[in-house]
Amino acid sequence: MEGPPLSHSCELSLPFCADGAGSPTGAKAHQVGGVRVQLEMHTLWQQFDQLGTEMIVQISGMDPTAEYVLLMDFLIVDDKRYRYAFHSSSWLVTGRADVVAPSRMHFHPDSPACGAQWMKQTVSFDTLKLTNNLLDDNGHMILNSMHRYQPRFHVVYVDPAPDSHLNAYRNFCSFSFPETRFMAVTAYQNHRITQLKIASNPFAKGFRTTDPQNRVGYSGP
Amino acid sequence: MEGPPLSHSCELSLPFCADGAGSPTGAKAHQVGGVRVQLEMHTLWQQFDQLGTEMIVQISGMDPTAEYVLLMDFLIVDDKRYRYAFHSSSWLVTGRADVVAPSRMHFHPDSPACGAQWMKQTVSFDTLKLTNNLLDDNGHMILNSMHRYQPRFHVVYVDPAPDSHLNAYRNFCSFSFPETRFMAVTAYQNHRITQLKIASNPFAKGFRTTDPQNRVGYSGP
DNA sequence: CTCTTGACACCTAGGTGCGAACTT
DNA sequence: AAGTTCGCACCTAGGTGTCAAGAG
Repeated sequence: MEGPPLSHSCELSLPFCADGAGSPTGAKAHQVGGVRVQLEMHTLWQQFDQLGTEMIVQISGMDPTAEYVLLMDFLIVDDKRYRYAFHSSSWLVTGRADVVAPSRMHFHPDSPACGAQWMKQTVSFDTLKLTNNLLDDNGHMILNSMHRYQPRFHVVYVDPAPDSHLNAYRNFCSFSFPETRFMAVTAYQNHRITQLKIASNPFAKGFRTTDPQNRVGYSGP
Repeated sequence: MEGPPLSHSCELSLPFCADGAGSPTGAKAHQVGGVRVQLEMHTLWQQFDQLGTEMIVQISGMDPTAEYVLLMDFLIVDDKRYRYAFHSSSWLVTGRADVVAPSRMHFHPDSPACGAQWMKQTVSFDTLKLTNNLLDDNGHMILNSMHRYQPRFHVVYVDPAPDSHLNAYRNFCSFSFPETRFMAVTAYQNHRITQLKIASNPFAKGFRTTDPQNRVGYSGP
């Protein structure tokens, strides 16, 4: 019982988090050394993580004074393919991962933009969509169903220097939140994930029954 | 029968229109001398104008390479107050305009942003809302009902020069489209305006009857 | 009388999981 | 059996004019 059905949207938000400390090699604020990112809806993420899987991302925190590109990609967590055993309510390894091309990069549609622009409001990645169609031509992220993924977020400083390639190693910064790992599925497997989705997503209100609270924190068999 | 009910939204779109000619005093592309703006949905605007009134704006065209602020305001067209005579289907002057404070300026929420940012996609002013409430504290444009208005669009170059005030006179540019003038109302007066709205706005499909085409070009009494 | 307000039905647009039908 | 697809009912969110009721 993992994740959301493919073709789901992800959201990232990146309000500014002033933090100049930790900037390496005396880099200015408009580089990425001081950039901090933090996960939003942390408690909800933990609830999903405890059930063994998840789906949507929400982040916050950042630095800038110059131009940045924001992007996301998805890394496969291990070289395994899974299936769900309903009788034991657990995921089992069924073999090696299917082979696929490396993840596409999803540029935030406002990229590139200056730090002030990113900081002006919560940045949302709600245009990012997932698919299991290897031939997808809509620019969606292509994932393999029944494989486990880790979403990753990148901040890239657009260096105007003529020899910017010399600084490439320090002009970007990546963030991964372990609790956002999820199993890609085309239909929910874990009934508890389904219930937590229904309880926490307003668009699924139609499927709510009485006392949804009891089901949200549910930890029994 | 004029315009939309107050508290309606307006839209402006400003794709880039490359045009360096006409730039005065040898100004660079990042000033406003070469900025051009053109009205979108021109035919529809004309249809409304021929019926004597209107409502929503759609524009396109622009210049830039540096930072700009985009804004809108509303000018009262004349010093008159109107009322609609149903028997003659026409607007009559009923006296002098009511007094009010000058129009608020509505900054496009993405302002300030660089030209490339504005050009990246169609710029929309769909957050601009109208009201007749003089005490409005939602930042809406305050208009007097039964008065006639001309929407106006401004492009302001954010001059980084220390003596930028010396260039103020040439750092902005304003655009008005006569066919976008409208009568502010709290309820439609002119039945033909109502019908044209219903025929051309998808959100009003619920009020459409058979052959709406016949009513759109309607020019009888 | 002239004008304004607010509840309302009806749309657009699109995010949910459901469950039957389908493929392998 | 295991996994995938697609139409569906049900939501959120908010843009339309209508109409009855109200204010001045």
